[in-house]
Amino acid sequence: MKHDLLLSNIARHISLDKEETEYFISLLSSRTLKKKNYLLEAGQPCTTISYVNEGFLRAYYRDADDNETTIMFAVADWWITDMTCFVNQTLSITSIEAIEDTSVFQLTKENMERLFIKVPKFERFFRILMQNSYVREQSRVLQTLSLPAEERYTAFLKKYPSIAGRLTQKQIASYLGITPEFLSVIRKNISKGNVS
Amino acid sequence: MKHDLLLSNIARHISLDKEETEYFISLLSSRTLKKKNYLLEAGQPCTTISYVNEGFLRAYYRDADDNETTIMFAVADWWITDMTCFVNQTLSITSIEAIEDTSVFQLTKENMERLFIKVPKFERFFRILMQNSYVREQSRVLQTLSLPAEERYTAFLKKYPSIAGRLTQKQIASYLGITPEFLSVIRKNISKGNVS
DNA sequence: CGTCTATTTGAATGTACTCAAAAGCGGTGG
DNA sequence: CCACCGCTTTTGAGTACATTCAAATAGACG
Repeated sequence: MKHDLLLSNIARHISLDKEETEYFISLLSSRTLKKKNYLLEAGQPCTTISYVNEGFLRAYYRDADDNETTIMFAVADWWITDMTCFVNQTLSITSIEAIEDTSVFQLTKENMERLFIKVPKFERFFRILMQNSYVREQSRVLQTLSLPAEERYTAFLKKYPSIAGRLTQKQIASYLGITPEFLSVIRKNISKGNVS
Repeated sequence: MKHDLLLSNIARHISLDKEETEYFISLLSSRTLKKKNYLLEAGQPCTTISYVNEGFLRAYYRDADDNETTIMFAVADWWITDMTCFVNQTLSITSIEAIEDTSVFQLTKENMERLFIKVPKFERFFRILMQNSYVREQSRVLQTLSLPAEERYTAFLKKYPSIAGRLTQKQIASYLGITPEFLSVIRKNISKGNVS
């Protein structure tokens, strides 16, 4: 019931029997967040990886001048953590906030290792997850380096049409690496150009 | 002998017995490339992932206006492929050229799947490899979006000091997403600032 | 209704690019 | 070994893209 979405996410890559499924679920904890609350704050240790069951999260980095850069968004059926901190067991440099009321299932690093020992198939699952994440980030690097802001914006709208509608322009701008003022100008230019 | 460097790379994450090692090696093929030759050209299918035993490779994307963006460099002990194309079995959009005489060991996608079936430990190995690649790319996205070109350049020198010395400024510029002319200006500014 | 934040607009500025020309450097053939 | 060729690097002028700052407007939420 409660874990249906998560289990179908996993079933896309590996098959679990009843016992494995139950063991996996026993390692999870649930957490709910009201809008504007934090799943993780910069400076804290990041001991878990989270699966979004419902809601909307944003991971961002805030630099010394208070400029925010959005690292990723996560809607339902997405996995999210500060991977750098999760892997290296360091303190987080990013924050993850709920931009809508959200519920997640969390797996700690320790439980993940237990899971790998008891159900090695999960190595495959997370390999595929990491592989897809790598491909996504690499294509984002390429776009960021080779496309001007306007094309990055239209590419973003095209790639994530449903996500874009749930974001403010400020949030989109911080993901594209531009100022909200400039995104406003871009949108004006686009709407001018599109008048037929 | 021949595979020592590769086997020690793998041994950093998983332990193999003699039989597993031999099976793994039996799945590999070798390839050598003279400087300026291509491991992979845009438009070709990318069926293998390569481990650099010796030499220096550069993966890049060339856009419609002939601008090149360097996706990654790979020196000895690094793995490289066009991961997008390797995973999705599509035609490559990137090219990989040897910028020094290079020798690699290659694993095809089919052999990789055989390896996963016969020696599931390799799922773990590649999970860790993908995970590290993801972390690296994500931090590159963050730097690209939040730092000006001069700071990206100094960060690059600091992170990869030995690699930087083997590259032309044009190659570094294409990795940083700036023009060679502008990198030249940046270097002049830095050397002025550093006069004591 | 009032307050707070997001968005728009514009002027001034800064960062990075384009184009062009000159200088430097490395490799190759005679 | 030297001379030449092609490519890289430097330099500069002009331009384009994007930011900063400020102020006005619009929206969202209690």
